[in-house]
Amino acid sequence: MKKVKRTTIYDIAAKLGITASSVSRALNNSSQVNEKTKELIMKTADELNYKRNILASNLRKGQSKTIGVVVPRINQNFFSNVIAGIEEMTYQKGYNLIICQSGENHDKEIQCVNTLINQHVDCIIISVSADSYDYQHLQNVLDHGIELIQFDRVAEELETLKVINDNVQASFEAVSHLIEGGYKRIGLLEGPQNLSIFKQRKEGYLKALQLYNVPVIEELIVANAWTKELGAEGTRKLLNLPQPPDAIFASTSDFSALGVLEVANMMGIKVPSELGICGYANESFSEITSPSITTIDQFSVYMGNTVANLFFQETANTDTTAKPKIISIKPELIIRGSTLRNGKA
Amino acid sequence: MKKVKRTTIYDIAAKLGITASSVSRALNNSSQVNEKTKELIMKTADELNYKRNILASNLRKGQSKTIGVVVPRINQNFFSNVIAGIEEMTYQKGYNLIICQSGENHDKEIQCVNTLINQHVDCIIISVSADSYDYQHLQNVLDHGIELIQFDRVAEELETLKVINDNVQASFEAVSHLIEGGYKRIGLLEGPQNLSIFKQRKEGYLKALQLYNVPVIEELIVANAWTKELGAEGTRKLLNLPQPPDAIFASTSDFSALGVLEVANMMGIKVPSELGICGYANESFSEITSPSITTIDQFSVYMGNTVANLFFQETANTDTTAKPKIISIKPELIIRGSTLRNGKA
DNA sequence: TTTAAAATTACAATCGATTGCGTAAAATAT
DNA sequence: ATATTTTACGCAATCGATTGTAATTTTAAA
Repeated sequence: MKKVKRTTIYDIAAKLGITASSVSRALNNSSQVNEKTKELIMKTADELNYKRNILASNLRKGQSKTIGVVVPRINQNFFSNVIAGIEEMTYQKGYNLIICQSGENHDKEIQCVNTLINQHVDCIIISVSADSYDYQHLQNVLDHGIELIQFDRVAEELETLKVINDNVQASFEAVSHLIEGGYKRIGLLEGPQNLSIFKQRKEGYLKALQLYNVPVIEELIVANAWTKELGAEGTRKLLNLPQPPDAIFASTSDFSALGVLEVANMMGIKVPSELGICGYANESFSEITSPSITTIDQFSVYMGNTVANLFFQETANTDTTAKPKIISIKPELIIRGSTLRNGKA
Repeated sequence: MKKVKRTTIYDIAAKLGITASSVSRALNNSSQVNEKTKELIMKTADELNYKRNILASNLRKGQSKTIGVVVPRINQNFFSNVIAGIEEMTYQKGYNLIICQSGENHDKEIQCVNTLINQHVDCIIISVSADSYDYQHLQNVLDHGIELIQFDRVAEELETLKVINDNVQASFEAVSHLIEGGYKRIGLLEGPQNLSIFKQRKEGYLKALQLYNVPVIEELIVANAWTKELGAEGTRKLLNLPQPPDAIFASTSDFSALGVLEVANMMGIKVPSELGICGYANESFSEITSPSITTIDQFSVYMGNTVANLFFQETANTDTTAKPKIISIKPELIIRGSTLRNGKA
């Protein structure tokens, strides 16, 4: 591709025998320039196919009008939805989005964040990777005066803006639903407990058991079962216990719930009559398995909207004394076939 | 967020009593600067937490090291996979990705493209929206000397780099598979014919019928059935015909195939014995419906890799006489339960 | 018509990094 | 010790847009 000399405000100015500053002002619709010349400038800009060089503009203005997003995986339903939601809002405001994926890897996450700092983005939106153990790189973002917003998977100890799901409440409702449905021995597939979201989901599980006076049975809790395969493995272990569970809450994701379902099918265990299953995240497939899987919808696109709006509010807000906001979105329990036995809810 | 004055090469220079130019050269590892001072500069840069201002750098160098991507929807499996694939490659090379979604809307697509031109991106990667009718905006990209790569949904008349699927071949294989399985009246759910991908899929369908001497029956071809709902609607129409089809090729997507499956279930028509179903795109859910849906895998992540690599090759390539490359990826037919009757393939 | 006020436009510095060119200092050769 | 080549660094222009201030023109008031 040959490089084309692109027209600048100087080209326009030269053509009209005026100064670049007037051109700049005209293009920014300043009141300091005469209507007629303004029109003239606009017309010639158009004729010369002028496009403002954002690099120069932003350099001068000391901003980038760019927001960086770091997620574990772009092509994961939840995250791609959140990103879509962010994009909707930022696009309207003329902001650009730089997307990075950390691949659930701490080092790559650090790299991504540093790249974004280099880019002088105005804000970094991040959902930390599963194996992140320290948060020096995030502190570094703040030290550079860059707005930092965490969503979903957040480092709680860091005082930043956060948009989270009320995982405790959602899990509580899910497990309550199971108990009310008559399930008595409820297994839990839990995720890496260094991620607060998984800790919270466990908390909700325990809370529900406690409220209904259901004893907590340690052997029904399987650690680190957060993929379909690990979920299946954990399920096999659970169902082979002398006293197997009669329901499993796959708190990590619908993928692990799917693993549960497949193992149950393979072992000839009927869902939901002999085993209730509840997943998390309302992945599109959860609706079309048979039976369909009860799950929790996180309103992911809306979450993206919220994150973006939070940034815009914050930049508009000059009050620096305000504490960092935390917005909690209440997820919704979607009750489906996998937990509906005897036709009762 | 209070603005922090960020350290520049001048700060480093001042601290060391040297010139900014030396600092710049040192940071770029130029051989023109003494090893010792280079080390010293590096150390101070680190101490002062210096991050290069990419805006300034790129402005000076006349490049942006940024690639723009425009897709109809970010949160659609195929596209998010392609984007993930693009990101993998571009990240390695230190390029940034700006992602936009056109929302299947021609005007928004034009806006997106213009925004990216404004950004002075080095390359625009696009999959055009369904209702795009003219391509002036894409021509405009080329006129600005910006590399343009189209993928999947491409405007054929535009001479640009393209990465496509061999839709004809894939559809041909899918329909051949149906015919060989003994299906005799094969319905087609087709997509908007202004998109070449859908035209090609129809072409493959017709080609297979012709090869096997199966007559083409116009009433078995349903136009514009490219969502789950439209697919369901079309299916209802087809199955209520005096002579209904015994198989349906949902060439638009697995979503419409899912619509077919649901209607069949509702009408008590057995799949695959009474009705064969083939979808397109290998969405994750296609594997877990019952029966699972035969479909076509497009290697979407790989497609993203290919697109990105094509860009890097092209920029490395100084030969301007070469014709724009078109890379065709051969999709793979994934045979599953929905087309396997009597246990025969 | 003169003068003050208001509206336009020009000038020049600035944002931060890069780079061609020039020169001083150091290293090597004579 | 002097001449020549290298090496290392400084100077200053540049990328394109923005903006405070100064200069000029226009308009309105006296």
